[in-house]
Amino acid sequence: MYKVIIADDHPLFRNALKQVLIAHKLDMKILEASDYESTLAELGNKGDTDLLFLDLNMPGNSGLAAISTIRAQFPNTLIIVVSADEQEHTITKCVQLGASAYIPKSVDFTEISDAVDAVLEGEQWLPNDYQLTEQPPEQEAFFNQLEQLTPHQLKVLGLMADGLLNKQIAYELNISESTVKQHASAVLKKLGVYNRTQAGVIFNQIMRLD
Amino acid sequence: MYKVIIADDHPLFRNALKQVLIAHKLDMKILEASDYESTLAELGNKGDTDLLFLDLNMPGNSGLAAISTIRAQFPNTLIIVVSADEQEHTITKCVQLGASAYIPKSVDFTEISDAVDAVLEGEQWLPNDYQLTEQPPEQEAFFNQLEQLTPHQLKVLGLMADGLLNKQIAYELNISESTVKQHASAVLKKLGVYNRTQAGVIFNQIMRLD
DNA sequence: ATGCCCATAGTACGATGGTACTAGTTATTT
DNA sequence: AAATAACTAGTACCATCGTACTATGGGCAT
Repeated sequence: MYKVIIADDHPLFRNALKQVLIAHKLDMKILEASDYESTLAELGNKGDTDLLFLDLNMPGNSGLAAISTIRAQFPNTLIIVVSADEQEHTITKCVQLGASAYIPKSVDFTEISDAVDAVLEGEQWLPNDYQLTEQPPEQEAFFNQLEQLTPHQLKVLGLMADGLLNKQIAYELNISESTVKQHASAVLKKLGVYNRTQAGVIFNQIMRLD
Repeated sequence: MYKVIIADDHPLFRNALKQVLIAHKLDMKILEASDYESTLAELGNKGDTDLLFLDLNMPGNSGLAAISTIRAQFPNTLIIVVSADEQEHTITKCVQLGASAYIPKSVDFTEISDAVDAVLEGEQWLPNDYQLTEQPPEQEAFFNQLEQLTPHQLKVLGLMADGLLNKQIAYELNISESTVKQHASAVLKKLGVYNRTQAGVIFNQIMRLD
């Protein structure tokens, strides 16, 4: 019995996808979420989530960062990115950030079953006509470094990259400024940069949708 | 008698372009540069430069920032961007940063004459099949704010966006740290941001080639 | 000539950043 | 039971940031 979450702000698409999954042979408990916050809440509920269909353009979701955040916080959940965006380098970024599959919204629904099967068997699934874009080596290194960050360090990095002060980050996360500094220092060290400006620039270059 | 500079690191292309210009009816003094530094040096030499053919991928040239820098420092020079990159949003950025024309390297050489004529008459020239991408309004505002910056403020912003300390910027530009701080404060004020991290992120989002 | 903008530089000062250290809690692993 | 890792929080300390103020000189316009 698989626990599956469909996270997409488009009700019609959620329903369509749900029908595809119901028609699929496997037993699934299908849950839905229409924004980023409730997606995280659902992921945190009882029982590991096996499969997450994630729309990149959801309310409250700042682009690709969601993939990293979820991967860090729920390492056992397989992520299938669903998006209207079909630029190759967007797909490449998703994969490198840990997505198991990328389904453009334009694909035929029969293909989605194939994708689910592949992902549940631990494989990757990508559109047929797609070939991986090669990445600049310094970005390659950065993806590895991102995976070294703990969930809280990732959050702090995200807020730093928005230009927030340590004090503001502390308020956002309900922790002390001292704790924020610990996380910030750890982030800079792991990323191999010397200050938060460099960290912010790199983070935004990777996480932004063009 | 027009002063024209061809700035491109590809000697074959420089020659080809030179032939086109020589065949052109107008009298031109044609100079060449193969890297960003010597381009700036040539621009600074005696007499205003009328026309600059600028390759976006030259040694020492950090992408689109060159356009802003040159526009700020030599407002009387018309810029024709020459690039192998043909992504629409790259072209749009170039135009908004003040380029008078954008010539993909793939265009027929006969078209270049047309482009030169149009630009010298104060018009814009763009590839035929190109239509301007609409920009997010916040980027639109940022382009206006960029034009408010003085040449030195622009340089300081560029170095801030690379994560350099004020002290390092001072060393790079051979000015005192106090002066750097004046420029930095002016930049933050003009851009409407509260710290250098925000400035760096915005600057890099605009100036980076994807 | 007067004013205005730009660049320069200095001083001063409070806020913020970043590191180092210690230390307690919780959860997970061995 | 012990070790490890992550999160928390505090203190301390110095570096850096950012602003405000004053001041000088050069270029440019009315």
